[in-house]
Amino acid sequence: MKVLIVDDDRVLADVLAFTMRRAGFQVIQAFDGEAALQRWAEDRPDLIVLDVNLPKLDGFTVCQRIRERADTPILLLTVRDEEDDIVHGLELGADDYITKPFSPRQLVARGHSVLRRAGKMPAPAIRQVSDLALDPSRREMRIGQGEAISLTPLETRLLDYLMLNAGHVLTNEAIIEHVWGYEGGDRDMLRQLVHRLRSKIAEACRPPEADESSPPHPGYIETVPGLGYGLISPHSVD
Amino acid sequence: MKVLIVDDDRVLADVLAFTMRRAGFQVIQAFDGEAALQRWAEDRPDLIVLDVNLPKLDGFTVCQRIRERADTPILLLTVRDEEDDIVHGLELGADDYITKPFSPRQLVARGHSVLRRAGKMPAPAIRQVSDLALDPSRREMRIGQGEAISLTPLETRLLDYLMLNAGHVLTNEAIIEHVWGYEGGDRDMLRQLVHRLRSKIAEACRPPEADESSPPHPGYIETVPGLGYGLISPHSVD
DNA sequence: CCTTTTTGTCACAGCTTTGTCACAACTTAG
DNA sequence: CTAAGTTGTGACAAAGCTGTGACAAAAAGG
Repeated sequence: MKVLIVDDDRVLADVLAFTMRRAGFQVIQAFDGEAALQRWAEDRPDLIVLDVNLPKLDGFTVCQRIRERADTPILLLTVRDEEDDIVHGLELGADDYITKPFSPRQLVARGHSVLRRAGKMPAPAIRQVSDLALDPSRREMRIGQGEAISLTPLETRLLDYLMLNAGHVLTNEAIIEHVWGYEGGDRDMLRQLVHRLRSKIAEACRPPEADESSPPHPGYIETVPGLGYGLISPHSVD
Repeated sequence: MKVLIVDDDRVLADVLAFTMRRAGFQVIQAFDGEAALQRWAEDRPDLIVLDVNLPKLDGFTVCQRIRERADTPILLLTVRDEEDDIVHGLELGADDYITKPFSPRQLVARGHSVLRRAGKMPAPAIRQVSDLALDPSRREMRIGQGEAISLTPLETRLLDYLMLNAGHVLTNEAIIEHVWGYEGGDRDMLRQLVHRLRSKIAEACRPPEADESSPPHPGYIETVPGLGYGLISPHSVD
């Protein structure tokens, strides 16, 4: 399930992107009206979160252009109290709106709501980071078109957290808190879990006809000594 | 620069965490009042973002407990229009507040503001001095478009301090104090560390196709005999 | 209930970081 | 100019961190 986030405010755009990504959407971003139309045409998102104040082509025009050609659900992003914007946008074909400052829960809920009305039941949340896919509800991981690999509950939590924060290094403390929570965990436990998860990722990378003794694929999970771990992928070197 | 995020709403907590991480903070999370106190005691964060409605121990009590023992800056998270909460929290020692729904920019700005008032200048996410870039959250250094070079904790501290004071000579004593702090350090240790850092900078300067025995590039770290060291760059000689 | 899976704990090997020391080269002071 | 002090460099050992495997206990599943 793809969402296109359009906002020229980079900070807000990234936070919106994270919020949707956390909810299981694949996120595409555009930072101006023209790019938005292009990304929409190329990527065919299932949902659009669209700011009205954009450079190059304003959000209303983008909304109108898209609506003329498709019924892609559109959530407008407006500043609080700009009622004229809301009415105008809804008339142009937007499906709903979100005001800034925004509540993450409300954003996700409204996204789901407009998708439901558009007859698109959101698929179960699948986390995707380049070729790595995780289905938390099934506790399965897959790389590209490879076999699905079952994960244990703790492995699932760890991988989910790493994927959600892909590109960042997460401290050991943060990971332990997230994975073990109230029960508490420690460095040894984390190390063992990381080892197990890495083995499963290596297994997922292994072509079915490969020799058992073939060297494991260069890893997705990166260690920063004395600090923690982060998720990279072989394709994120760009 | 560490921030402790305390909120029992997992969605909001994760979005808050992402926002602060994006701004360059190291993030620690707690989901109830007791865990917050524990994390505070163990991890010594520079800043606390604290929801008032928490299980086990409410945010006001947490705020009060921490304030009795330390001057760690505290940002309260409150629901819009709960003015009583705001006043009560400020009286207990909170430094500022953020209302939900929140604006990411405002959160980061208020965080920076209370840190500044507490005399702690926040580090930028990526420190840049001409073509030299340091990402403290990953402990990586890069020159121009070259390969990222991993640094050790002490190397990171030294380079960060030098970059922060680029163009100035820092005395040996000042550097030792900054890098080793309470544990203390000495001239020998500094000399060895400088040597190591210079080697890594030389490595970062080395074109990938260069001969292993090619002479190291003229350095970025300048020695002032009898005084200390400073950061210059090849491009600052003009 | 029994079997299988998951998780925690421990041990050990390998790797990385840091401190200490020695020595050569350079700089400064008399 | 010489002697003393400072700085750069390399080597090595100690300490700490990380990866790995084994096994037992706990949990889950049939």
